[in-house]
Amino acid sequence: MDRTATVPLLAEAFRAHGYQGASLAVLSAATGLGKGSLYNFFPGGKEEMAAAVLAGIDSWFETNVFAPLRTAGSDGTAIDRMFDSVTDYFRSGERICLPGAFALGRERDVFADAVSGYFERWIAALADALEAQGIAAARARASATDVVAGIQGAIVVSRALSRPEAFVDSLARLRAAITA
Amino acid sequence: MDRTATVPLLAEAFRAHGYQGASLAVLSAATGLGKGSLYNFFPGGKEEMAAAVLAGIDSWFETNVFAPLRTAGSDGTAIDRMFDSVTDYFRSGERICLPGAFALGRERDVFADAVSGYFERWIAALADALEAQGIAAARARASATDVVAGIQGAIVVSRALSRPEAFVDSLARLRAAITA
DNA sequence: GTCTATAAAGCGATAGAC
DNA sequence: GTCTATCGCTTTATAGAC
Repeated sequence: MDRTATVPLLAEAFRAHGYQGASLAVLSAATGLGKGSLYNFFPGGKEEMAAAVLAGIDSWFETNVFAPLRTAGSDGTAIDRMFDSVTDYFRSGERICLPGAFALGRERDVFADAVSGYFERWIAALADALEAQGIAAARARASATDVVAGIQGAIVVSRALSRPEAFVDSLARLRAAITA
Repeated sequence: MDRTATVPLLAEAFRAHGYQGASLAVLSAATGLGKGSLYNFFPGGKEEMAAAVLAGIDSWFETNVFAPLRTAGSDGTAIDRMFDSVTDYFRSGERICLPGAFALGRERDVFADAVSGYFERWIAALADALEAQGIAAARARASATDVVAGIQGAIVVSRALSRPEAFVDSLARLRAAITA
């Protein structure tokens, strides 16, 4: 087991337990590694593990979501693919958005650049794709913000109601509204 | 100091630190009461404190938001007042929604009824107000869900970007969209 | 009703054997 | 690179004085 292989396992543990709830005992069980091994990979401890997880999430979104949006054409296929990717990624709202969850707590201040950068680049990339469809810059930015916020809110509400379909339904309406 | 007076102080502590981050030391400092006094009011400890806080939040929304929406007329003033109340309550996105934050973590399962009930009644009340404007039931429910989710997402995004104006701007657009 | 003292358990982190 | 043992601290919760 090398360091990079542990990151997705740590990510699921942080998503399931939250930053504070993911104790070293939990992280140890999630990876199958002793505490000593984890500290060998991450000398900075839990904070370095969470930073690596956020970087991994950012990298995935950069490749699969942000970059395709930035190079989008004038048809809406890039935005359509974003909705498909995101619906998959969040597993119909059962999997939370870690940068979003961190934004609501103290973690926001500790991981400020990672959290703000993730949302800033998501919104900017989606705004680019909307501009490529001929929408004016200011309106594109506003709509992009509303869609990203709508996705985050859909995770919250669908989880609160324990109704994963609510996430899928909300994303379908966001998609219809933005492609109209 | 009596039990009811501690609840708003505990609420701010839970909002600022999260459920797990709000240790008894934090809650003691927030209320100015020793641990012994807190256990005197809340024999069930931290979990009973959080339950009381959620009940207090629910009660405030029931009075100030849900009930007015249910008895709304055919003009949009009740919905307008909801947006005013909510913008104030969340302090332009600097104050988080505790039921929303709980929905993203393990707390959702511990406080399942309080969390789901809060969102269920908010959505149902807003849907009632939309139906009073002549909107069909299914569409009213969908729009109400989108507005409530949009508010939750606006809190997440505005906090992530550390831009409180983003919350106010998002709510203004949600208001314009729903009253159109 | 409020406090201090304390118990028992869990925490993050480190040391050192292998 | 992985482990176990352990340190020092904080946690929740209780006991008991006032």
